[in-house]
Amino acid sequence: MTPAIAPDIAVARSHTAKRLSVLDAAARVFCREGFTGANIDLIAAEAGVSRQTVYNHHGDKENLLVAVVREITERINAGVFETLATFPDKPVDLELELIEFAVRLNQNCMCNRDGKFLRKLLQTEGERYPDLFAGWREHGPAKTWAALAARFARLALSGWLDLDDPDVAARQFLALVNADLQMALIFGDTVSEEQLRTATTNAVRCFLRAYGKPRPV
Amino acid sequence: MTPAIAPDIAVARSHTAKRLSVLDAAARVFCREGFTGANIDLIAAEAGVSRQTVYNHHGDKENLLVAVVREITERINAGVFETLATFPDKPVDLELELIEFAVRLNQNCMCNRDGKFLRKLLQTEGERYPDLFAGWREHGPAKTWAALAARFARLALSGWLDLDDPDVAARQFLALVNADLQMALIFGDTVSEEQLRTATTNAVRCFLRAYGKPRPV
DNA sequence: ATATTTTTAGACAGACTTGTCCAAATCGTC
DNA sequence: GACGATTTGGACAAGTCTGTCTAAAAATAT
Repeated sequence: MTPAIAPDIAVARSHTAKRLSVLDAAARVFCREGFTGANIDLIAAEAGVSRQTVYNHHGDKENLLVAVVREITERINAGVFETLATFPDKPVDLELELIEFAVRLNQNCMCNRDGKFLRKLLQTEGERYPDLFAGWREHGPAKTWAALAARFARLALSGWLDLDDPDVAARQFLALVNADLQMALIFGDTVSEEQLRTATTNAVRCFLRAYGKPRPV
Repeated sequence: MTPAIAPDIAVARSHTAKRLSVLDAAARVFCREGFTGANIDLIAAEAGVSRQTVYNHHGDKENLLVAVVREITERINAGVFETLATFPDKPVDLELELIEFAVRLNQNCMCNRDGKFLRKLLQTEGERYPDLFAGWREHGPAKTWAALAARFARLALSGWLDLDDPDVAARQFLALVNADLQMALIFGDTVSEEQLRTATTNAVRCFLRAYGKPRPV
């Protein structure tokens, strides 16, 4: 049994393990030091791997950055998609459920490690390597906004919200949700669960004051 | 006449001119390349000055970064203060005047060169040199928020707004005003006058839907 | 016109990086 | 135990960058 694939799998596993370890360390170091300041020796050391292995896996330093960005954007997109699926389409207590949803959004997409990495890499290398993030830029936020806008539009149809422009409302929702977290996000501070809850509560209350309607029958 | 001060003034002028030229070029290069990636030769060339002059004026590369950050934060603070003074304390048409105010805020503080530089430097070097921005962090946003909150509180007292927490409202106002500009700001794109106007209009409309009251007598 | 300060260009040592090469060691499979 | 692939540590050349030093040039004040 498992006549010819077992070796490949085993090899692939250790291979992949090291590959991921390198990507992980590279993400950390690139974010801390920036692309120019990142040191391949340091990345290798943090990955628990020899420098030659880094070169074996990814070739170039620039190539390594590309791989890191691809990895992170994929994970981020997956997280966003997954969280969007938990939107309260048929709410009972809209305020409460929107707060829960926004908390999830922040935890899974903005405040976690990947979110921090993407934000920082975007900021530090976005202008120098525009191609790197072109894909994310086009498919990432635009799709998120559109998906969220569609949900809000449906809530408006079922009488929960009073919206002029669902797209604008979606962007405003996201902006409000981050209003109290801006500083922490910029400085890389960790946000406590409680901070996140009150920030999100403030945001949803404001959003519903602007666009909410009394509970429909 | 001008017996003993004239020389000092003249020297100071050229001295200061070169000093500013260096700071300006350094700000550009630091923002483009990050601290580690910034090249003193390049800064000198962009400033139209010899490298030795850079060292004469600011000593260290790290020292130069400190000087740049100090310069920019001072200019930003001045701009914020100046713009806050134009807040519509006694509005006639609140929506219109808040929009005008928010447009000024964005143009003078967020979307101009200094705003872009501060944001980027903060993002790229904020974690590595926390002391650098400690002063700004403490006195910058906190003061802005407080000042804006005080204005909103006064509007609430005079019957224009219905606020629970003026501080939260102030942060939300700023967040809303930037909602549609996020992507452009991150990628360093220039925002057109028209983009800025519609973004700001959307923001103020939402803010007033949440917190506005019919015009008081 | 002269004296003083500032600026300039270039050379320089020391340190650090990247990317390559190679022989020895390690690992998992047959 | 033997085999093939992968990993390792170290050495290496080529390049870059910082910060210092020097003597000449330019600018400025008296």
